Amino acid sequence: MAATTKRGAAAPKTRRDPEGRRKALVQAAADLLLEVDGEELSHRRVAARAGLPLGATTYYFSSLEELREAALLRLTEWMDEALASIASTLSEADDVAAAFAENLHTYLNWRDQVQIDVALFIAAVRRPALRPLALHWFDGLAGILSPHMGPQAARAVAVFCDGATHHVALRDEPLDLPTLHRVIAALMQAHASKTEDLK
Amino acid sequence: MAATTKRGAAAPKTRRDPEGRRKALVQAAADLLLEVDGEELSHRRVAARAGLPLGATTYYFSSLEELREAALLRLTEWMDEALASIASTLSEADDVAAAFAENLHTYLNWRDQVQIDVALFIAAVRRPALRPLALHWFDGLAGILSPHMGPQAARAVAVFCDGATHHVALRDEPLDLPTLHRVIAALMQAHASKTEDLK
Amino acid sequence: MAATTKRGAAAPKTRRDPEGRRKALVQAAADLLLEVDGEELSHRRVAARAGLPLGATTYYFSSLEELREAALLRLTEWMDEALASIASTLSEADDVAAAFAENLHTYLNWRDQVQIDVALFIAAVRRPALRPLALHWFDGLAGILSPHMGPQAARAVAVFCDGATHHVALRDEPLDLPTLHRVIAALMQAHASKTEDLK
Amino acid sequence: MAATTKRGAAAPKTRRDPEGRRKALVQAAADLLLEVDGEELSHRRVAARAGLPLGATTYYFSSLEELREAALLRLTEWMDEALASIASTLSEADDVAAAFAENLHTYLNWRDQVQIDVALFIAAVRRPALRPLALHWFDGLAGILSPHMGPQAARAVAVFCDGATHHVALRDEPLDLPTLHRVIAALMQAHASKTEDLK
DNA sequence: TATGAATGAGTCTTCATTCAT
DNA sequence: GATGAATGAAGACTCATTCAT
Repeated sequence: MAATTKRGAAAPKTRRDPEGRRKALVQAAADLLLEVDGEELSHRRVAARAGLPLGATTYYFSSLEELREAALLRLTEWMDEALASIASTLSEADDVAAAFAENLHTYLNWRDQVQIDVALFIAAVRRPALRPLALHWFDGLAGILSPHMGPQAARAVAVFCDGATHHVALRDEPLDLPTLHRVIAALMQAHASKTEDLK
Repeated sequence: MAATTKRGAAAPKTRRDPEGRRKALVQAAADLLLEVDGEELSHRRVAARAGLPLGATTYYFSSLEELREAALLRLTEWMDEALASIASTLSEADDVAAAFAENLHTYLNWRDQVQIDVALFIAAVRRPALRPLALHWFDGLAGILSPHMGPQAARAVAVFCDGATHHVALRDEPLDLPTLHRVIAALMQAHASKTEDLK
Repeated sequence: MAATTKRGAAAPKTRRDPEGRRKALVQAAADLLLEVDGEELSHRRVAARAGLPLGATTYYFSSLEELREAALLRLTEWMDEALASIASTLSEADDVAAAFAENLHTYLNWRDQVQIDVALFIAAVRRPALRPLALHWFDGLAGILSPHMGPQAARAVAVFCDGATHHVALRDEPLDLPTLHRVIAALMQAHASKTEDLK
Repeated sequence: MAATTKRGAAAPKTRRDPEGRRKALVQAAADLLLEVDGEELSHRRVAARAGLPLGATTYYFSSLEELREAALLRLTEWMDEALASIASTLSEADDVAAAFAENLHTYLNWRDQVQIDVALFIAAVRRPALRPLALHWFDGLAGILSPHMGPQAARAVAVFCDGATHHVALRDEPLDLPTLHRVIAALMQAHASKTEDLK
């Protein structure tokens, strides 16, 4: 997955390759955003990380904010890959709860994924304009789960996933697989039978 | 609750009132931290918000980081009040799931509470030293729930709460009460009967 | 010798002992001046070092400059002790050159003495008003040597001593005793017989 | 010699002349360092002296320390010119002692040269990393004298020169030429015949 | 008499952005 | 099309000094 291939090794940035340079900058900015000791983004830092001249950052992006946005967008693309992978797994699974729990467990142990989620969340909280980007993951996940358990359960599970993700960002040790399985199964079941349950 | 009393209206800042000034600064910093379009904390911003001269910020706090920490600590105190209130509600409740769902629902609709949680989370993600502060809420919540549903369920519910909190921070409209109730009940039940359930 | 007795152990600074406090401040400032990694003097640093409240520094000295001056004066007092000791040694010596060389050699290996000289020099170079203080050592030394070798030789030897002192401040390893002896003897002899020598 | 050409008259500082601006800054810093009533170096002071905006100082030098070092290096270059001049004088002289005394006398009457020496010394005393710079003069001088009088005498003479230099920095009136001559001759002779002398 | 509170000026430094080339 | 030069605003922080108490 892109997020993990030797970051810092900037994209092809030969002169006269506007597209490549643009990408290299976005990549560099995205990498910076994932850095745990997250220094704030700055033109200089991005340029240095991308191995490109300072001027390039303002040449390709009219403001730092625009660059940040592009970087966050890049992050959502990485998440899309993860989502796609989850979707295909689920569609072939007999036991959706078990399959998804497994996926989630893997995901939570993957530092990059967690950092992406966190980076998007942080950026979005303080910048309302970026909220759609951060909700991309949530909506995507709910969308994938929905066919397997209905919209309500999907939403509940997605909320739980967010909680688990942010939890591991602070705790380092994620919830264990059995717990994840149990929770997901319970949430699915609860919504499957909700009419009877709560009457 | 303090967090909601006219923010920006600085505390008593009469000259020669060290205690009051210190508090005013902490208050101002805390307020700033809760601001949705949160600019980063800065001496200047805190001073301006507190209606105090710039020098006061460095006179009372030897570094901005120290001031930030004091502000975050202040935030956790507000959370403690919320936790205490939840604890007392639960201890008197017949139906714990229902009672807690109600509490949670109220909480999620209370913008300040949500912002406090978010502010603590953001601060802690980038500053490992502050993680204990951010986990205060999680651990406190789990601690309160535990007697009523066992540690496992408590943990699962707390994780879900975090998810729901961060979700509303981006979505504005929180999960509805019935959903919350259903989820909590399901999580409690799942862990109550886990031995049979997953065999 | 005062300069070496546990510095930092401030003088008796019980309240209601103005003299003691004044001294403690001067002492602390003098110590600070000798510190190799010479941070600049500041009210706060002096107060901290003396274990006295900040206000005391401005209460007893109307400006930092005045405090600095007092500290430098204190330094010259330490030098006076050294001068007195040298004087008495020389007055009892058969071979003045040998005796003084010995003294000088000891002196150059005594870090504090060297630092005092350097501190006075630095202070005086940039502050003409303080030059008399820095010349105190030079004049004192020349005065002591004069009776033994005449004013001209005394002056030459004193100049050489300054050179040797500043040299060791940068080099750490001072000139060896035989060299010192040879130089001093030569300078004495040269001036003793100057009429014949240079005709 | 550069050091004496109208100081304060900044170098060519036309916009878009990086080389010129860099030089102007170094020059300004060097000038400031030589100022008798030397205030500490500061970005603002250097910029003002160079007639350049504040930002220029940090644009060309990543830290004040780096700027200081560049300025001190500049100073050593001036000293090198003096050293070269001395070397060539000596190599053509019949009477080395007389020739060098003459040189030294001229040097001591040249305020800038003295100030350079002092500035290097002061900088080096508090900043061990800069000691090589300050020793440049001493080692250079000893190196030049060595062929004419042997390493030991050269060292002794160089030490004496340092003393004389620092002496004049505080006294304004330097040692007179005859004295210098006598001292140098004596030092040369003492080391020439040291084996017999000290037996 | 003593002292901690108070603050504005000034310290170094970073940086977004503009612009000449 | 590209980029390094350029700079003023702002960042955190230190501090001499004043002053109320």
